[in-house]
Amino acid sequence: MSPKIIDKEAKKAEILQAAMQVFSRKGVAKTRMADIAVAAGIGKGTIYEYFRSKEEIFAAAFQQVNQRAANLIGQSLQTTDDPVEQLRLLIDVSRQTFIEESADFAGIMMDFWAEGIRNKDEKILGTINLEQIYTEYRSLISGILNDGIQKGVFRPVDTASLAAIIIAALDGVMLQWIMTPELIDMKKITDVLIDGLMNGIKRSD
Amino acid sequence: MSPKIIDKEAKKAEILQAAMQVFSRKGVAKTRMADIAVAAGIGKGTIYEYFRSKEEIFAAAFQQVNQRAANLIGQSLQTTDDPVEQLRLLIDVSRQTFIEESADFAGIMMDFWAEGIRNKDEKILGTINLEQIYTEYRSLISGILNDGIQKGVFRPVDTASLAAIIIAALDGVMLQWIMTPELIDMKKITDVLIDGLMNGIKRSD
Amino acid sequence: MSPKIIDKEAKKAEILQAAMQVFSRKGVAKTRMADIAVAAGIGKGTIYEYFRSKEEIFAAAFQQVNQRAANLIGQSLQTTDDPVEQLRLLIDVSRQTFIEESADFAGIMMDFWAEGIRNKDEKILGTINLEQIYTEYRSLISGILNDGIQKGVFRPVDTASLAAIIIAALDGVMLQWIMTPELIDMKKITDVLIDGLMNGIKRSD
Amino acid sequence: MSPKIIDKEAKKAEILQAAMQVFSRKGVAKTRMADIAVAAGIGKGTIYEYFRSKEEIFAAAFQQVNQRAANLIGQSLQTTDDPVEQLRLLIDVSRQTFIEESADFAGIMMDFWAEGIRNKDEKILGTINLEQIYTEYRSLISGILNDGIQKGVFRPVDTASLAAIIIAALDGVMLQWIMTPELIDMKKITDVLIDGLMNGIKRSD
DNA sequence: AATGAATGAGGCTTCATTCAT
DNA sequence: GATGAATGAAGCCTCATTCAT
Repeated sequence: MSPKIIDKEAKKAEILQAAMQVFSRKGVAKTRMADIAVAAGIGKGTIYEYFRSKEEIFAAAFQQVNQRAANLIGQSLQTTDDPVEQLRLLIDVSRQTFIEESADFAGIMMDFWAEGIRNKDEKILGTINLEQIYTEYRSLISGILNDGIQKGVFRPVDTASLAAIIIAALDGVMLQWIMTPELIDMKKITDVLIDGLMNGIKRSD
Repeated sequence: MSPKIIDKEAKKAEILQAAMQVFSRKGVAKTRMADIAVAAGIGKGTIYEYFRSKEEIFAAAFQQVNQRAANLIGQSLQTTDDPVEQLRLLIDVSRQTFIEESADFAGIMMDFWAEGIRNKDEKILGTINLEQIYTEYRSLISGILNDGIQKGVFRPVDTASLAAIIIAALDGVMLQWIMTPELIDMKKITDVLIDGLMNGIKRSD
Repeated sequence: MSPKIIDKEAKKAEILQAAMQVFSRKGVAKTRMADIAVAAGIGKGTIYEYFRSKEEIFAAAFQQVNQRAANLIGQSLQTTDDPVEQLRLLIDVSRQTFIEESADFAGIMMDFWAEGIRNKDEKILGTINLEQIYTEYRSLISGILNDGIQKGVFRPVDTASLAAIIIAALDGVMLQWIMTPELIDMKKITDVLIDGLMNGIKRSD
Repeated sequence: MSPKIIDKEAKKAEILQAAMQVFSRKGVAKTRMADIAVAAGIGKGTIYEYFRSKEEIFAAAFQQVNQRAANLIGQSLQTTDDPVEQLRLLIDVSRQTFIEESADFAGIMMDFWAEGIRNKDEKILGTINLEQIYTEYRSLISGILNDGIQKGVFRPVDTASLAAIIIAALDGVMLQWIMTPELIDMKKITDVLIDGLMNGIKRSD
């Protein structure tokens, strides 16, 4: 708790923040350490006082985004027991966290995905392990769905598959929003998603 | 129309094919021209007889994938007038085209997306223009939905938003399948997607 | 035997030659890849077509010098069976090989020694293993000495130690010659060494 | 003469001591200022309160080793007038000083030599001047030899050359001992050196 | 047309040195 | 005086691209 530690951590966070913005704007591959340094308002060499390599910065960014999202989602789900409401919340919080709030570095998600996919085989799972993250995410959602089915509010659907689809839809929406934010009204879309999800699109007649 | 031209085109296609496989496996950024040459079984310099640069190869790959998908989807939709059936077909063909058939280079989609997103601002090559592609794709789907609503088979939903969601779900499913193919049964999932889309998950009581 | 292989090997040798001259003049640590490139009259990147790293160049230089010396010494010893003569030859050939002929890169020996010493613990023995080289060298000399003792031409001395000393003297002479070539008449000194070695300096009275 | 000055000198000596150990272990080129700071148990910046640069530390180390050796040899030679005994002493003291006692930083000699050799041309600092040191060393030994010849205890040999050889043998022995200390019994070897030097190896018949 | 040897711009990273605290 | 965070020059190496064969 010495002031130095606080400073160090704060500065590390600052650099990470700057790096994420540059990553988001230029893509990880085309981001130069010099870009990060400029964005952080420090010297090139200073980065290496806080991160061992460019890759480590990338991993840290990955961790941070996922940690943050997981925390927020986890918290929000504890505010109610109603599966319908939980599903709404999960979708809403995901939207807010991943997308609207994090607008600045949403673009970085592409590189997370790209790298996470490739890392599957080769690299250290510890740092960038999308598989685990998505598995947990799916469990969370299928849990809600199962709960809802048991409570009789949901039809008996294939919860595992539907969980995957819901995540897919969210990721996909984000993807489109990243590409064409001006064409995608996130709030409206997620509302429609929730409505569609609940009621389907076919006339129930 | 001389045989040489045919040869040239054939060889260009071969190189492109090889490039896409390497792109998919290693990612565009980490793919070396040498890798492509080896994969194509030719010399490094020969690539430049057919493509002006690495970027051009990438753009060509992008074009090819999208062209192919658009053609297949367009064709399949002409086989029926039933909006429900068209929606099914669109989802099914997308699954097959983008995913199952193209398993080998599905990974490349990540880079298409990533690059497509970034290109938005910097250099609108006209070659990699995701915005346009997705806009067309959305039009296609919302057309089906509007048609369905008009014909009374669909509830009056926000078709623009729902079109976006359907695309989102498809992209997202592909994303997850790329990440964890062993956990995602594409056929089942798209079936559930279609079912969920049509009927919703809530008990209609 | 294709011309390409010959060219490649020849060019590799050229680069090695250039590198050794620069190593000798500036020391390995202060030698820049750019220096080697200039000395070899090629581009910086071209070096990497033939060597994987600066360290590999250094190892190759090491190998070459030792291989060459070992060959020459081995050959010369086969020209006679007389231990006295063999000892003379060994000293003479060592002088010529290591020193006079190789004047240009004698300075590099310092770095061989320095690196060889340090490598003892840490690194791959395969490339720079002074221990083995000197052990073999000692065996060779003590073999001659033992032979001479058995044949009655040498006093019964501690051959292992004397072998070490002879090598030491040769290395040390080289060391001094490297430092002050103008003060050291190599031929005279090795003659005195041989004479001193044979007869001692004390008056035999 | 204030206590502070004494402290300063003491601390400077401590740092030098630490530096020499690290130099010996890792080699000068690969020694980082940070390594020295850690070894000395001080902050990196503190080193610069006592030395202007890394090079200055190296020069100081060089000076210290040579000064110390020169003093010890000079002292020991004054204990007798017998040239034979003086030669024995010189060899013994050299062995003890340079080698056994200084085991820890014997490795640094390599860098002294290497740097000393290179400095010859480029920058005669006056600090690292091997030429002068060896010239004095040779004078000392040839003086003993001449004295011995004059006194009739040595055969009339080429004293200048033999002096060079003796130094060479000592340096070379040290070199080998640095490389393979477990194979070299320094005491035995220098004894054999003295014996061989005095009596030669040939049977005097 | 095909090749691959050659190239050098440019990237990441290291580390001696400075300087504010 | 002591410190270590900050710095940027400089090094090694990669790789897209060129071009002589």
